[in-house]
Amino acid sequence: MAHRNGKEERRFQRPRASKPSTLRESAEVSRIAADLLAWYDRNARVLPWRTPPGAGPADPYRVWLSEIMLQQTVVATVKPYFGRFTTLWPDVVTLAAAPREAVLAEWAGLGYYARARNLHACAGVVTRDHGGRFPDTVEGLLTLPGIGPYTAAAIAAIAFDRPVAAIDGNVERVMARLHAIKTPLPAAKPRIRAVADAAVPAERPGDFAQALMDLGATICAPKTPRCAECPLAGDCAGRLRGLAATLPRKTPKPPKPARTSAVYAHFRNDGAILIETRPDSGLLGGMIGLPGPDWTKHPPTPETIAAAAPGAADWQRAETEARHVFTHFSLTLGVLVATGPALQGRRYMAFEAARAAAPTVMRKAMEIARAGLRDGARITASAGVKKNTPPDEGGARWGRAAGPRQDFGKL
DNA sequence: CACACGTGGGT
DNA sequence: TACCCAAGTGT
Repeated sequence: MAHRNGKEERRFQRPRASKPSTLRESAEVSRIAADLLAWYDRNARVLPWRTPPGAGPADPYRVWLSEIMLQQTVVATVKPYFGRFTTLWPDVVTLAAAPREAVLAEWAGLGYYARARNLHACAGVVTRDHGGRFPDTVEGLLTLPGIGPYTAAAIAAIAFDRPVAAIDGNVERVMARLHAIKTPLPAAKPRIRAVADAAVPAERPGDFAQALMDLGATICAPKTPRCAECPLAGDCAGRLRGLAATLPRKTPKPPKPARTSAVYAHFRNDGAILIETRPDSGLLGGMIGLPGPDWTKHPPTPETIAAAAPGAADWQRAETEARHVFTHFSLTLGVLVATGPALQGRRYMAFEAARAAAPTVMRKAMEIARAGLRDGARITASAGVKKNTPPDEGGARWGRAAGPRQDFGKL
């Protein structure tokens, strides 16, 4: 068993013995790089956007797509999305030609939706301005939307074999431990940059970049590093000083505020649900959602809620609220439900299609609305919407906590 | 530099 | 349960 996290990762077979030993003898290559590449030859994870160790660069389109999806997102979450995207759009030209809303709908659930907007924009630029080929330098890649310093370096190294350091959270952690850097992040970034740059080998820089990430993901883990299995343990100052698990140090994060609001779920008689497209910028930009008042610190008043109604109907308040935690705040949404003929000037979408295309918080609200509908607008919890649910905060509630459910019957 | 920007899984 | 965290970018 290679890992204790329960998921046995598959490995590329066929270790390559000659390359690492050759590298080890080269004065150009650090012992760190040589040891790490030797480890990678035996332990590289098999991923759909990768080539086996030593096999050379992978398809730049697939490298780019995977790197965008992997921003702040774990491999297991990305895999099914990557599969669907590459089936639908096998190359950058195809992706550029796709309707933006189709791309956003396919991205739904992955989070950080600016990535999807930039992805589509980037595909357009590469197709129209670069003949459908990605720039092969860091500087060139950096000009593209959604590609920052990390991603530019990662694509340059992995897809074009450029000897550059791709510094992400994994690399920061590995370097902080390797060199026992006790300065907290982000202040330590310049020093980490320096040691990471110095570690990049002239040969197999793409494999080196991926090896560092695999090491960070499987061995040099954030909480409990498995130093006993680490190919760099002998050179790790953090381990030698008993500091590995405590590095890198970070400045503490401020607490998350709570916000509260409501959403309207109107079901047309055929079961379709009323949706709207959110403004293109900001939270959940460009994604579909349910209408409702702004999300505020204090619960909206009945008047504010009424003013945000998409139309007149017998609105019933579902008993369950939709709860969701974003990066910088937690949210509680009351769900108002009604059924009837189409409301004037509003857009409807088949329920299943709407749920599929909606961001997670809106999926939760839709599920609750449908469950309420099924049980006559007074139901309890709906199954399958438990994830990412914040604690029951003592205050900041409206409706029952403020009194009877009076004002929501007829709006 | 600080903050906005999602989500799901691990501990 | 509550908090941490993950292959960051844009402003």
